[in-house]
Amino acid sequence: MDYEQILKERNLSLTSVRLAVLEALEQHPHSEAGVLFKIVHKKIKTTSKQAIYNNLNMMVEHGIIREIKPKGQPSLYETKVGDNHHHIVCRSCQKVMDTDCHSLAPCLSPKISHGFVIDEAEVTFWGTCPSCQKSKGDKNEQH
Amino acid sequence: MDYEQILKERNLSLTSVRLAVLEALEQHPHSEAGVLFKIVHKKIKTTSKQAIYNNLNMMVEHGIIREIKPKGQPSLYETKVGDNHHHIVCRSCQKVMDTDCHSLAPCLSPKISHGFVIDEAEVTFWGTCPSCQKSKGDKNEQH
DNA sequence: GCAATAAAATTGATTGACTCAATATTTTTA
DNA sequence: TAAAAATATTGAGTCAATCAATTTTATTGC
Repeated sequence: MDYEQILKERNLSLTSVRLAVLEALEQHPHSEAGVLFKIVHKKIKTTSKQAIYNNLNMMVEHGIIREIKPKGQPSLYETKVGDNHHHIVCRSCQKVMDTDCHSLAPCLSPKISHGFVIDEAEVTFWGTCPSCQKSKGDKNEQH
Repeated sequence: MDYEQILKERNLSLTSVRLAVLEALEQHPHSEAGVLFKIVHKKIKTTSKQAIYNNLNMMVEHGIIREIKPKGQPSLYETKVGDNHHHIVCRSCQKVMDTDCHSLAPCLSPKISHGFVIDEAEVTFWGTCPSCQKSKGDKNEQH
């Protein structure tokens, strides 16, 4: 994706750190700030963790990236936005995968809205990923 | 609810702190640990925050209570469990309300499960609550 | 292009939720 | 009611994330 254009469209400064964060995030979706810092740091040796946090927060506010926060993990970020996709998280290894919702409408219309004006449905599916299913099976076989 | 019985059924010790946490949580759903500590502390002056955390974590593991973690807030807890209900969070004031899902099945069957075995669908609706809609309107009128 | 201005990056301190570990106390079991 | 097990208390410590002051970088107007 052309992130330079995306930033320009919103009158946001084009900085090396900002572009490096977006590039890192595109290559490593569902990354936390610390991981992104390490990746960006390889390219830009003078960068700081604070710059990563500032940019992530700012770009979330502008809808350029999305933040998810599964229980027990720090905030994770992704460049995939605007498609109302959801996430599957593994209870064992915390791996996160994207998934489209089977049916969009029900997720956007809660039965009782209590007068709230709803603008987003955030869905997290919890379960066990293939490799953790396998290792669990291995454990049982060891008995 | 008879929490003494719920705890006994699971062979968990009946302690004053534990029962006070459950009572506080029933009266104040979607509370965070710090708030629960304050409530319990009024009744049991010698209690500690650590005891609150230990009990919350332990009871979440045993399925007696449920933990939710909306973005930008610490973990919240509730005694309403086992009914797969969802939550609406206000973007302005962070208020949390319960809601039943309009249609349960789609929420439990993501289109692409990537081989995961899904056991829970956690849904958070984001929006603006009635009173924040109102105060937003007030602001606009002041112009 | 280059100075002036605005925005972002760096640095270091600080917050706040939460955990860890050692000791004391309470609860349960025999 | 004594022994064993579970829980509570205390204080230190961790880690993600934020705040604030200064320096650097990017943008704008000439």
